[in-house]
Amino acid sequence: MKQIANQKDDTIGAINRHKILVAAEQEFALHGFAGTRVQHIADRAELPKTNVLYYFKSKEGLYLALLEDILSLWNGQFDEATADDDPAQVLAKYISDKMEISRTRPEASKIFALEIINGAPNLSGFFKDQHASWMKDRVSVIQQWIDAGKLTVKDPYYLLFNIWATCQHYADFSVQITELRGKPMELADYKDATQNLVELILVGCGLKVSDELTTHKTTS
Amino acid sequence: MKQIANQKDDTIGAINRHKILVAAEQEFALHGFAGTRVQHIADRAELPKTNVLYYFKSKEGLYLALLEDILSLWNGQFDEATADDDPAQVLAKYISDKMEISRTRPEASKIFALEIINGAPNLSGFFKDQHASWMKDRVSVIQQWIDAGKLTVKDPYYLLFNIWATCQHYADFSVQITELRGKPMELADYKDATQNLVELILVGCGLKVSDELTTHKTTS
DNA sequence: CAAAAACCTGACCATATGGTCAGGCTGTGC
DNA sequence: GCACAGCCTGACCATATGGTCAGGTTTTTG
Repeated sequence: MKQIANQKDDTIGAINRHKILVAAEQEFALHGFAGTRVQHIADRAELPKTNVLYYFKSKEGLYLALLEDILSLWNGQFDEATADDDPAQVLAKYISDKMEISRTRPEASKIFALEIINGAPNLSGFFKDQHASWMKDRVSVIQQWIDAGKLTVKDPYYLLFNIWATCQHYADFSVQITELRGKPMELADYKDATQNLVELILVGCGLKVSDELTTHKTTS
Repeated sequence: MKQIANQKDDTIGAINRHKILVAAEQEFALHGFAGTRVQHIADRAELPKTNVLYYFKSKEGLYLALLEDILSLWNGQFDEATADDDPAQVLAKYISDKMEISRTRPEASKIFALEIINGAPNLSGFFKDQHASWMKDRVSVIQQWIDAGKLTVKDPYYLLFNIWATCQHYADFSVQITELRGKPMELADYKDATQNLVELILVGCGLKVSDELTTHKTTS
């Protein structure tokens, strides 16, 4: 079962808040902030509109609460790697983690994408700072790998951008992908896509691909 | 100067239509369809709102006209390549063409992205069919390269998805990229990014990268 | 130069939508 | 069993916004 907020307790309030967030994620992903109707969120959550406004003071309040939830997804990956670690292992893991998010939380990815495309009007300075600082650290690690001759790629920034781009594409552009493939991406397809992508990136960086790297947890 | 519609003549109508389309592209890219105000488009085009509605029957009509313009950008690239061509050459050209679009027409890319993320509610069946048929052809060519052992990559679909993803990312996520780099992407940065990307993809596909491939027209 | 066509726009309107509020319900601790 | 806090909601409203329209001006055309 999907789990958006940390469902601390089972009070009626917590349950309803959770139902609303789940519904809101669908609606916002599909229609953007401006295009989303509070009424539709309420319908999807099977609650009266007024009740939605009772828990979240306003449409914007609800959106911000949801966004915060989503941003927390971006944490906890690739964070602890150091220059001593094996780049092939670390990058393969990072890519498959990102692909796993695209598979299991496509709406979250879409909402984040919409937010960025529209100029990130709701991303707090705090998040931006935190993100920038994370980036600086990761770039530094990758740069050390490059300096050590472990990667043939030239610029850490572009490498990270390219990884994000490819992984998120499977969530954000799922409609186009389904249309062109003629069928939606199943679990097995994601496994293939991930393996293909890991190989493309690693080989493209001048790394060796060992078999174990392409095997990863894909539990739902 | 930017050129959206084929500015056939210089009648006042054509000029105004053009001004409106340029303004609309900015607004729709920044706020999405639902979030865009006709009044804002008018302000940006320095025309009264009523005048905008005079040329385009409705907000939706304007949006559809703009979308058609944008879709035409997607044509004419990589189209005529055959299995006999050199994959390295063809792919390098395709990637740098796509990057060039991201650099020069970022708003167009964003509007397309918004459209797809939201489930492509306005893309005509005609466009989808045309796109699917283009895809089928291109996949077939790439598959022949794979069968001939020219590419080590396994699946043509994923290769194309990955190329699109990376190229479009530079337009769609420009805000994030600027934020993290601390400065916007200049022409020279695009040149670097393109070269990095071409190498990553080609090497990742098991192709050789010759110097001439990484040199491309970047005229504004 | 006249008539037709294209262009222009201020005043106005119908409607959708986010949000308020007053009053009622429910369940839990004491 | 009552007080109190959290929960609930139908009725209502202010406002923003896409769009209309009638009447005007300018440009083109024969």
